Amino acid sequence: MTTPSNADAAEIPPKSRYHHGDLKEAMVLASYDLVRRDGAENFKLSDACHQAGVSTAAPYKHFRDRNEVLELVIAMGFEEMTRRSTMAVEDAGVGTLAGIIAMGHAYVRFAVDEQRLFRLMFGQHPVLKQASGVEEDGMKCFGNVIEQVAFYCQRQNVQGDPKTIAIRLWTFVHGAASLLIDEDYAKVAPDLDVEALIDETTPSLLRADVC
Amino acid sequence: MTTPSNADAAEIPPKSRYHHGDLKEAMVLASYDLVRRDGAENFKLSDACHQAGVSTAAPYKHFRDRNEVLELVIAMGFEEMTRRSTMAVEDAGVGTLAGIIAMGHAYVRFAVDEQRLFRLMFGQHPVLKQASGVEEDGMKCFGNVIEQVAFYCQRQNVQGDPKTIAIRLWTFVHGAASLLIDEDYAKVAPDLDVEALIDETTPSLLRADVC
DNA sequence: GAAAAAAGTTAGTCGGTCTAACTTTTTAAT
DNA sequence: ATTAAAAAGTTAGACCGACTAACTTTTTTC
Repeated sequence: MTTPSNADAAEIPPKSRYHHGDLKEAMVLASYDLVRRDGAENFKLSDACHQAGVSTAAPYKHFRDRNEVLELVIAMGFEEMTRRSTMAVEDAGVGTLAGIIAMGHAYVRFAVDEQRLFRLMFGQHPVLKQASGVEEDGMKCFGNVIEQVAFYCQRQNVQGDPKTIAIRLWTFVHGAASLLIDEDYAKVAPDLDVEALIDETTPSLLRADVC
Repeated sequence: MTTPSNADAAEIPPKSRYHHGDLKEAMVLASYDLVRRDGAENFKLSDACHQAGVSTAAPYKHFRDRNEVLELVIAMGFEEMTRRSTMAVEDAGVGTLAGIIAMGHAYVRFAVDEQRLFRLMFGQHPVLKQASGVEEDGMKCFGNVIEQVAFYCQRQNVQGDPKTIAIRLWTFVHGAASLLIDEDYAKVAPDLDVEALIDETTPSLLRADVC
């Protein structure tokens, strides 16, 4: 029998293994799906254990606690968001107004498609926010937005600090996404078209100085 | 002994009363303070019971469950927010740009001062959002914003639907408040002046059509 | 003034995280 | 190759907090 490294763990029938092979990875993946489905507030570590086929005590060999698992779920969420955002702007045109707007749409669409995950990523839990991985991935995600705004400013000859403009855009789009998924718009303007709202508002937010 | 109605419950020494007098009110007030201090996620119904001086089973004579208590806390939060918002705009001038901006500042300041409460009010819990009282108070709060924008439009001769404009403003200010208290700005622009951000951006959001 | 309703109590269940003590497998050293 | 140590599982159970059941005391109603 060859040394069963992590790589070929999958080749060995599961029941024959006392050790899982890569429980850490398996736990994070299972937890990611569970959070997407049920939200962090309803997420039970024990469910993820069950899904990974181990006892509820097993993960404590790999994680400090439930929160550490959630931190890694957040990091995965940011990676996915960055991926989607990049794709959107590249499809619509780097350095164009349409590209910037497409990023805004992608942000809102991600929030809607992945409500539960989005709430965890940007939400309350103060403990989770300081985690090293989370901070990095969040920054990478926003760095992408700044970069794209910088391209736009160059190409369209807009003067003004790209970072400042990016923050304005982010603020608006994040507000829209939050109010939409938390159903705060619903009671006040049930038929609001958020995509149109972004289309209409983005141009005025892109001007460096207020016109 | 006169019939001890709720009104004079306070006159009777606490220890002599088997019945609390107005436990419902007492529970909500205690819970409001606890949520403000610790956040909804750390709020223990049993703490509120202790503070009200009753057993942990007592509240179930008045509330369906923990969530029903939180719903009433949310309603109180919206009342306070509306009060602050109204004061701010009246101080700065009804129908003026300064008045509108003051409302924005008040929104952010409320979010900062009452972070935990704010997160509960606008946050995730899907169960809480449908509660009748919550919906009403939230609507009253936003209704106030629309009204003020309408005054502004009249006085300044801006054409355009006040509700649409109010939604734009709300979206931006809510985004700013959320990103600020959730410390999402912190890692990206630690020295951001949110009041200035609102001052600069509000005028362009107030224009009916994009300039 | 007795019966019913309202509003407390104590005791205990249940679900979920996390810990302790132990077992099995894998790795590393001689 | 053996064996000691490390890594990664296991079971059992402590703990905590929401909630329930059954009972008691007070208040209201007729």
